Amino acid sequence: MKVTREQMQANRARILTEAGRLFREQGFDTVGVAEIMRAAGMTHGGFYGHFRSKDDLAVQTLAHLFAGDAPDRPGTGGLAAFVDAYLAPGHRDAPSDGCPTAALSIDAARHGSETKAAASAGIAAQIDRIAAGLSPCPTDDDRADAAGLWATMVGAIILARASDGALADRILTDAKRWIETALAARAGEQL
Amino acid sequence: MKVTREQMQANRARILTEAGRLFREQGFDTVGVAEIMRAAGMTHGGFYGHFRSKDDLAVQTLAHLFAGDAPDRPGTGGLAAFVDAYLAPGHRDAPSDGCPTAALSIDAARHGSETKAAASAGIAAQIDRIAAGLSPCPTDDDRADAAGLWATMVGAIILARASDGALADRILTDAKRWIETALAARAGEQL
DNA sequence: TGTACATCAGTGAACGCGCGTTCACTGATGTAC
DNA sequence: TGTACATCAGTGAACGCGCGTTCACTGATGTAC
Repeated sequence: MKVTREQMQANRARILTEAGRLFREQGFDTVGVAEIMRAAGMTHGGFYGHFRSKDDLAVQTLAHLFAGDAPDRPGTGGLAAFVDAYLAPGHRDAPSDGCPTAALSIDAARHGSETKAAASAGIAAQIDRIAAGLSPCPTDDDRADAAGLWATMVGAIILARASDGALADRILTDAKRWIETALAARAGEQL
Repeated sequence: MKVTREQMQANRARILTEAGRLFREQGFDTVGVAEIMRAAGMTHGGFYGHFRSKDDLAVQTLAHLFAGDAPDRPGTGGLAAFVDAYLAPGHRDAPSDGCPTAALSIDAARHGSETKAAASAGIAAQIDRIAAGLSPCPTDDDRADAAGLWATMVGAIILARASDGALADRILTDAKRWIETALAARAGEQL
């Protein structure tokens, strides 16, 4: 049964949202088209009216996630608040609502040139955003520091998610301390 | 046809080696049992004489990789040489021979409690090893710094692998600089 | 040391299953008059 | 504004395919004498 044009747009958006959730939780290859469509409240047959293939969905989902506002963005609270919120147990334990880079960058790198390009663009944009948080008018040195800081944050969440028990907590606090040390050294150099 | 007991052990070792290569390259779910056995020079039927299931192989492969000597170990050259070798384009471009944590930690965290436990043990051991590289008699602070350093290294390789063109190179050099800054600050504090 | 035979590692056909994708169909939408 | 009808978004059965796993078989191994 045909649906309204705006209903169709809403359906498409819901497929992208649910794919974003499920892909971040389980990766591209473990989640099936039927499962995504079920989560979006439809049957699998309608999928190909919205996307050319599952691969196409993967690419568009990455673009959608990197354009959205998952907890991978420096907010109004400044850089320190952003680092704190990112390296939090709540974020570690909820990959499906969390940072797409921490959940999907390995998958994206392996899957094909298009998913990799989407991830690459997301990483570049994120480094620029963090650099802007480090300095109102970022230099090349600021961008370099932003890349190092982002690598630490993403690495820490990934390691914490792969760790059991107390180690999973320790990695988050240790990474925060490490970042504070590096940022303090940076501030020291600038004086 | 039956084979020598030592031939059988060699076959089992070859399955683990090839699984280690293929899993690091493509992830657990993309690689099939038949593909692994073909790479090891056998047919798929013999697989279940060596492992209870593909999941069992995943767990044992992780244990094997973390017990091995992939380029994820501080060597005799000291910590600086280790960081340099790890954050090198050669390592970035060859995941199948590279650090198992950078290639498989997201997969291991999602796959089940046993693969996650194997990854967790590998991460804990690595942090201890790096702490030993930071100080001959590591304190809790040394271990905390080691965790931060390891997060930066793993995060940088993962981001570099998901990045295109010049960004893939920049992330490696930026992460090295960031690590040098943090380590210098650490040394400064200790005086 | 040589022979007879039980063992069992590896082979390859076969299994059920779920995957991504296709397609004839349905019925509400939205347009032409 | 009301009616007639072409359009087309979504349905669900069906497709080929490759997956993990099983199993009857083979023939070299290694043991008992």
